Amino acid sequence: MKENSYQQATKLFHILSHPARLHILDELRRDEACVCHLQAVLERPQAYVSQQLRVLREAEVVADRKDGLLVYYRLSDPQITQLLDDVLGPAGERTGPVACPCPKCTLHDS
Amino acid sequence: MKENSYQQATKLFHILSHPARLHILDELRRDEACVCHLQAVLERPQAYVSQQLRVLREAEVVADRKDGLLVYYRLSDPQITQLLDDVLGPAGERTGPVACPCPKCTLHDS
DNA sequence: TTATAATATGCATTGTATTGCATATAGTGG
DNA sequence: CCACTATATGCAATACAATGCATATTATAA
Repeated sequence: MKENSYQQATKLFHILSHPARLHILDELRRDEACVCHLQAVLERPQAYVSQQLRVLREAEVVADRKDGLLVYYRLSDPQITQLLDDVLGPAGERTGPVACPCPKCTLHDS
Repeated sequence: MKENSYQQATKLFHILSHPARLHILDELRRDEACVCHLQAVLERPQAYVSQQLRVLREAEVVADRKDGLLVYYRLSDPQITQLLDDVLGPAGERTGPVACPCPKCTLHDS
């Protein structure tokens, strides 16, 4: 039934209709990133970022990978990339260093 | 500023995160349609359909054209078509006749 | 095993969208 | 001008999501 695909699409769009979540996804579109990185980029409390990540994770819009204490998030589906490209244009370059202590960021920022 | 484009995209996604509105847009993707047609397809009260159309209209996702008593709606931007294609797949064919009194429908259904 | 850093979860409050329904407006024909 | 049809609007009740904050969990190292 078609009603069902409307329901599904509705859920997806709902997940995307949130500025902080879009910001996160826009970051992840460039490269996977740990929570501390996203926290630095969004300039929001850690708990807030984690909550948004949970929403994204439960909707299977992002996937996560644990490495020691850090958790790296990435986009889980090319469809999401497509949608982001449609509304935000192609992904830009990463701009400037980020105050994030994780090895990945530290490497880039040196 | 990028925050701004997140805000914009958020608004658009919010408009799309609604099953009845998606159903309407899916119909319009095939062809423009009058309110009575959408009313018949959605099987919802006229006032309900009009309310959703208002949301879509105010967001400039659809445009309208008046012809006598009837008002025909259509998608106003190819970007919307693109997004619908991304999540719903390509537009299907119109299925079967619809109990709608407007000339356009009456013609098709004969 | 304790201290600490990174991340996750639970919950209460507030804000905002959805829906139903009554009613208003705008064309058309007599 | 009046009745009728198609469409639009206003408003109140309800439901739902967003946010902030306190606290829990997990991993690491000393």
